[in-house]
Amino acid sequence: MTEPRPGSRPTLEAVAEHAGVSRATASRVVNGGDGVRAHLVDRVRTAIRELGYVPNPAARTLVTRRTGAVAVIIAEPEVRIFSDPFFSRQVRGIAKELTAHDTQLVLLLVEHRGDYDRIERYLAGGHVDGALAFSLHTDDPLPAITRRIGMPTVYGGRPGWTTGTGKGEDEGVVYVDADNRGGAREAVRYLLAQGRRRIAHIAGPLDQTSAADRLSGYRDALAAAGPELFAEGDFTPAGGARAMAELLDRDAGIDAVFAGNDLMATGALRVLRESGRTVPGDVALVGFDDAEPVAESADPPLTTVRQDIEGMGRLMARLLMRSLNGGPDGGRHGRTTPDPVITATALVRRASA
Amino acid sequence: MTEPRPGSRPTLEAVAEHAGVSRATASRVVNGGDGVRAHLVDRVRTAIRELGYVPNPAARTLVTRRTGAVAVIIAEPEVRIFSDPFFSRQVRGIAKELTAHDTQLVLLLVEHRGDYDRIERYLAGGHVDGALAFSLHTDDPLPAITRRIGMPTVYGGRPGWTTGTGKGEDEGVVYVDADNRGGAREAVRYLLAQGRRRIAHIAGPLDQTSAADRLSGYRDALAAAGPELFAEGDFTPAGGARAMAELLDRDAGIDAVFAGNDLMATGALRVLRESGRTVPGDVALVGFDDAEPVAESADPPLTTVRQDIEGMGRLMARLLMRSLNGGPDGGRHGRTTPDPVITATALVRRASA
DNA sequence: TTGTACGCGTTATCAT
DNA sequence: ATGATAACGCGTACAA
Repeated sequence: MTEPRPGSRPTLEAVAEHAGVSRATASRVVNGGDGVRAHLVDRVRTAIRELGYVPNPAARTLVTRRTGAVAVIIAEPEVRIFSDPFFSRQVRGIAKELTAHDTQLVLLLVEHRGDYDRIERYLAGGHVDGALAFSLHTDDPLPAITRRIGMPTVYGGRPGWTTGTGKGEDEGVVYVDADNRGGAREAVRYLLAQGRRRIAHIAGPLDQTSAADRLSGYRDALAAAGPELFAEGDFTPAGGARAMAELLDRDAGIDAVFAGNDLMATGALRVLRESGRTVPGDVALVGFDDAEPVAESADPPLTTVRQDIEGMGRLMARLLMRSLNGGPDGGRHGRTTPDPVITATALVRRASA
Repeated sequence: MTEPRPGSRPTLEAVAEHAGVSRATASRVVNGGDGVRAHLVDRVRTAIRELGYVPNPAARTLVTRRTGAVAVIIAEPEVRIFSDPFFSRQVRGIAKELTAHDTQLVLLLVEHRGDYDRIERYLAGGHVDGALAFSLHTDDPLPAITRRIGMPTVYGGRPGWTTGTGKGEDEGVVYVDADNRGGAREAVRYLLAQGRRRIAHIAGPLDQTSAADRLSGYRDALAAAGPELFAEGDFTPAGGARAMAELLDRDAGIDAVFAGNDLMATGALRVLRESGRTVPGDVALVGFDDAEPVAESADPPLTTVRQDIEGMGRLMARLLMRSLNGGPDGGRHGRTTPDPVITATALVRRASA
């Protein structure tokens, strides 16, 4: 048993010598061992074990030009990152999928506008092979950056500058999003089916596509059934409360509310109760997200539109890996850019509507 | 203006040539430019700009043996990661501090016991310079790993195998923790000062030091004032509800509850209300964490013990950077291992007690 | 102050 | 199937 010298780690060279082969052969064994006679493979493998050899990723990256890491870029104001488990779940989905592909996750948090310089330097530096980015606003500088330096990128949530049609500006933009419009439509139709007639909507910040798309779905469903009535919130409980108060002010006869997310729904819930109304007796309430534990532990528990957040994360990572590895044909066409993916939502019936 | 050839990036060599200096000089300028004549510095700087040069981190790592990245290891069961904003906040604090030190954050999520092999390979591979790890349980394999491969590590929360005395087994273990015991003591003393006499405690999982330390604080404060009465929860609303029900079962005369965290407090709140009791009228309730938005948006808003979670994250990162950079003396003693740090807590008075 | 030259550990090309 | 050997891009003794 050769003890590895403390401080300096054994190199491939050392392994080769220990196994009595050339460095080239040792390298081949480390990378799968194709085309190496079986007994040599064994010799090298035991040498690796005995020496405790671990490949040096920097040396490997230097020559292969691949890092085995991708960046996850989160550019969301504090308030949402903290109060919304959305990100944790999506990141978890991403992490699982990346792990399955032996790829590391480098987290890049964007606080200020000026941070984008740092991000650009980092991406341009070749620290990572690709990027995953979340919920971009219309004027976000990130797409220009990733395009300029040619970094394969998959977006979480439809980016603000796209139309959702898949044509024109959208060309080649890869993203994963929930069916916000369809889910909202289903929620409002459900309220209509319950006999509700004055259905208001508390929208999220309309510069976010998720909020805009949910508003669209609300309008789709309401089109024939009555005049629209909505106020803009900010995806927080406080914002939901403000919007709810405003709506009641504008129309005291509201008998149902579709909130753009569960957090705003809880704020609305409080205001409704304070106004003396019962839920769902006087006013039915539906949220969006099925956020843990908010939706279930609300009083009453929220009826809401669930989206498979973790699944969306996995999907984002999978699409990126596919781009990086050149698609299912094994890379014959070089890098592939898959189409956007819209994942299904499902209405979860609880007590609030 | 020389356009950089698409596909292959300019190297330091190219910059040197463009500026009419040697590669060594160009390298010096890239790394601060000490000891290089001013006009040469300028020449190199413009060359860098004109060529769009960005250093290759792999090449740099290969020779310096530093990666400029640290691992953040989170080994917590799903339930808590999702429902508790604790991690997001702490990670955010870490991210801020690391950014200030031009250091990247590699996120390592541990799902299964078997994942530790992967983690060990990763850490041993030299992908990162150091590690930050969270809330280890008593039998966590991570400390053995980091010790075996000599990876500088700072823990978030007192690790389970330490005693908190700083002696013996604790020797050289660096961690950052809130003053859980002191905070709990203050909470219970506050309840006593309010005239409460039958004060129960809903503890977290006692294999976590934060839960155990808060229980100790509860006992400290109660010692003289009455018999102890506690049940173990799991840091979730559902667990808090179960514990509360059990406590009421054991003693219907409870007039105050100190919950081990805010999420359990909300569960307790629900059970108290369902039992016909008012809060804080019949039963006063104090939580722990000052979790956003749970504590503030509870009904009534929770009186709770605040800990500066983001600050703890920053502190963890700072301690690690200090170890890596060899301490304030500039590294003359090689790597330094600072002492553990206990951060202060503060009682936040709201409506529940 | 500046330049020369070597080495970091690996993969890939080309002989053999 | 295996082995020399040339990159990969950079930092840094050491020399000048």
